[in-house]
Amino acid sequence: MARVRLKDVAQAAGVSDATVSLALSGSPRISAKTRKLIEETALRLGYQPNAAARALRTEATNTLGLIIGDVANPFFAELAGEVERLAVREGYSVMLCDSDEDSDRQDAYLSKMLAGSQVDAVMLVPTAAMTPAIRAAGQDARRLVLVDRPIEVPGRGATADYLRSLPVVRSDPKDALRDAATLLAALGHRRVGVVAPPVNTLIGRERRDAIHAALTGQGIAPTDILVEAGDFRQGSGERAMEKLLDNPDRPTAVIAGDGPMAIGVLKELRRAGLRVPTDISVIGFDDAPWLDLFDPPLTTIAQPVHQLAAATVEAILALVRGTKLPSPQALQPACSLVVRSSCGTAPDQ
Amino acid sequence: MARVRLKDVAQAAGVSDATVSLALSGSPRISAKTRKLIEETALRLGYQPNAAARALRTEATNTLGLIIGDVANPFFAELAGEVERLAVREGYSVMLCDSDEDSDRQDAYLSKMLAGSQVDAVMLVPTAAMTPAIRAAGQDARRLVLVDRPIEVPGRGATADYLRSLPVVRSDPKDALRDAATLLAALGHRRVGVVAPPVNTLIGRERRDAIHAALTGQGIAPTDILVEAGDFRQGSGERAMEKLLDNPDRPTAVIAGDGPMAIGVLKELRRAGLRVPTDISVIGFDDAPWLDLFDPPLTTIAQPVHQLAAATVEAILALVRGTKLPSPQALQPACSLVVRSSCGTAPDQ
DNA sequence: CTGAAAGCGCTTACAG
DNA sequence: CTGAAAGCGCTTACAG
Repeated sequence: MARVRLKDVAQAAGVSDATVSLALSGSPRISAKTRKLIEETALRLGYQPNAAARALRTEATNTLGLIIGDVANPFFAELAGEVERLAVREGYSVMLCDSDEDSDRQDAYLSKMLAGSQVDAVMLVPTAAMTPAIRAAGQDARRLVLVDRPIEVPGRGATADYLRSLPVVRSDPKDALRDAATLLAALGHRRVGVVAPPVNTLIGRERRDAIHAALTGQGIAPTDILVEAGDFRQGSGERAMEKLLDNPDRPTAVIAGDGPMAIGVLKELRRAGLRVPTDISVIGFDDAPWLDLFDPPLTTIAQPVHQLAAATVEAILALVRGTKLPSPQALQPACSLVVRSSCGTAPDQ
Repeated sequence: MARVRLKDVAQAAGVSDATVSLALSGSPRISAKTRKLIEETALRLGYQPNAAARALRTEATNTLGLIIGDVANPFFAELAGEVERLAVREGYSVMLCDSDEDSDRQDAYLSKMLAGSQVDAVMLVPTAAMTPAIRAAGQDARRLVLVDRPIEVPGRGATADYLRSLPVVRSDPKDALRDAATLLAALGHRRVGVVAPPVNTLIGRERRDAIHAALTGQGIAPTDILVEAGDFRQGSGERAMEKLLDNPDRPTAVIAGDGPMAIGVLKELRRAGLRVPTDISVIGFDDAPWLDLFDPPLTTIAQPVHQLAAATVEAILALVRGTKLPSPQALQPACSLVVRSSCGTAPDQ
């Protein structure tokens, strides 16, 4: 059976195409009687508007793009699920892309979706700093919201200004970090390892600075904060932890920069035969329903996934509809420290 | 800056629209020289074809739909990631939807995507049995591949026949289940609990039958196999385990039907104060990088996610391109038992 | 309150 | 080897 088009509905209802279009879009110009007839006919024939035709005509696709770094990371998976759910509630579909933390793949997606008019706007978790496709999006004043990681926009001019004006949605770990540092200090830890996001990214530097501030705020010396950079993936967490352990005066506690790296840290510790928290304390990043089944249950800095998703969708719809952006606070919901059992008293050196 | 259209490229290159279209699609009718000129011009202007216009004209969107039950389930998240990666390699985008295990939501997505020509075909993890939108897809001979869960197609006629002819991609747990039953029997377990998928679904019954067969094959009496149905979610795993524990003669081992339900089982056990595997042995379903960090590391039936994703993409592209479907074996790759430490000797009753 | 007509940006027979 | 023209299925001024 062929697809039923608007024309078929019009014919069956004995009215013109325009009337059907107007009626189905709820225009007040159509009489209640005609509208009812048309709605029933459309339902009976199983009419579903052709998305391509509508998009071509209206220049709006009613679909949003979402580019994340790694779907296998439960944080992104959960975020994507929430974003999708909220977007659908507003009448939008979402096209999900996984950049696999690769700038080139990210750029390919970005230009295909944006310049090719596949979507109305995109929500992007940038892999790193500025890239050609992000710059191009700025040049064409495309709709973009940055999620989870801010980027550094170098230079001046309209493009840079535009890019800098784009909303950035991400969690604020400051309070949670303060709580984490307080916990660690109270437990007697004086030397802390940090498995940080890439140091050549803004987020990497920010995160590192925030951790530094929290730790030094608790009287820990800057020289006693050992930072190893990872790349957001599990393997890098293992390697970073390995390096931290190589240190002659190794840390008695570690803070991981994201979920997969925390897993990597834990795996490396197990491989090295160290017990958590007896030999070393660990604080992870991102929460998950299974973290309390870990041995030991993992203390972690939980991101407010739901609020992040809500702010992201709100921000992108504001861009698309030209309405007001969420407040700066809404764009940056706070993380919280979930205390379980992976932190213990610092072992005597 | 306005979007650059095909017309702009044509004008800049001094040729007609048709020539540009032909050249960029690699038609041999265009001379090498003209093609080169056009390609350079397109690149210089940053031309990206408008997806909607192309879709309207060609009736092909080059995007595929993927409807899963729950992105927060790491198995689906990983599967979605792999599917997307493979699809992109073949020139397709994927639109991801989360039915949240709700038939109505699933149906809304299905008809919007399929009837509305948003995608060329959809990969569907059905929430349950037949639904109106699936039937409609069968009536219109829409392209569909079923993933992870088969459905029962009742009745006769062209629609039913068509639906029954659609490819179904899912893993075969038989061998892994046999290994699991052997392991349990060798450990002295004679009474086994099963937290199964919904019993009113085909997959639920199949899974239960397969477990029965494996267990009885090891000499366990059918009356010693206690089945409690869940709904694929963590909460149902907790409730099912609770019921299993209520049994006066409770099982000494449990097999969970999917990842979230396995988490639920473990949580309920912990709440009940039972130690794994001393008091009770547990076998989960689906693998994840963090399962060996559990207390105790979880023995599980691992699905071949990569092969599943590959078969799914291959099958859907075969449908779209009209080429040959993967072989039945490829559509049903085998699961394997990953032995860790959650199974131990059966406690004396 | 409703209809006829134009046009969104492509692709593809059809001419030449 | 290249161009002029039609048309995919909608929406939206413009008439009436």
